[in-house]
Amino acid sequence: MPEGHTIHRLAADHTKWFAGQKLTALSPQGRFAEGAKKLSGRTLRQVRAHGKHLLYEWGRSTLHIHLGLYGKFRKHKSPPPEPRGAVRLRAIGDDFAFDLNGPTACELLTKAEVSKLRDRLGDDPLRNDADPDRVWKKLSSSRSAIGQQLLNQAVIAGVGNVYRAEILFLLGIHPATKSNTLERSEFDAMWDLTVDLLKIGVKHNRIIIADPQDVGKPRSRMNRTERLLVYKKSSCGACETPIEVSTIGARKIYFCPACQPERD
DNA sequence: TTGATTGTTACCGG
DNA sequence: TCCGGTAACAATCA
Repeated sequence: MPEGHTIHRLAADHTKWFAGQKLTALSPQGRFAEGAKKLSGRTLRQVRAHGKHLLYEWGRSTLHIHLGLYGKFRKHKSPPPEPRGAVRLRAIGDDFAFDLNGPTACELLTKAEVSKLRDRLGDDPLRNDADPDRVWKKLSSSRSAIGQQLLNQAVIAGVGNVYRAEILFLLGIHPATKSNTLERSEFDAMWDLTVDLLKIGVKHNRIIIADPQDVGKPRSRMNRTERLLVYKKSSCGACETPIEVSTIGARKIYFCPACQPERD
């Protein structure tokens, strides 16, 4: 479900709703009981995001949450209703509460563990401390496909399967292109585009690639691909060539063979 | 009921 | 060391 835009939006929202408050933390299903006990009654200072990782600075502890493919927060008004499903963590604030279901990570980290996490993550285009030169160095010294590297969180943190397809389409780059064959100018365009798209995603809490004028008003909130250009599309909006699907990095990649020609 | 999924890690072999 | 492939795990919905 979430790419970097969702995570940064969550960090901002949770900071807004809960920072400065002493929260009641519970683990209704008992799977995070000990950690929740430690957090309960402590003040949440701030929630930060790095790539797809959330770091809750909570009292003197840092709570690390990664939603994985299925993780979900549900927001409630305080007091919250009965928990739905396997709630791993429930936090109750003055006005709002949240439930967390299905994360791949929900754990308290020491300072050392937090910096270890930081060290294994690449630069995050949404963070002020991001350094595109470091990303360029990694890309230009790797022979693996750019479609693979865009999903590699150790290289660039926050891009997921939808953004990688859309970014490569907008730049006209075939996903199998070896990343060390890219020109620096192509990388610069890729970085700038990624920053722009992710920022739009944070603002609207949704991945938006296509210009609204080209697509018209959204017909239904259910149609998730309406603002996309290639991801899960059957034909290219620019040239009508059938969109191809292959697998790179164990995930499906969608691309237009005409607009994104293979290189030598 | 089945299959797919906006993710990640560990492990193995070349 | 680098790189690709595979399995495992999570929860929800069409």
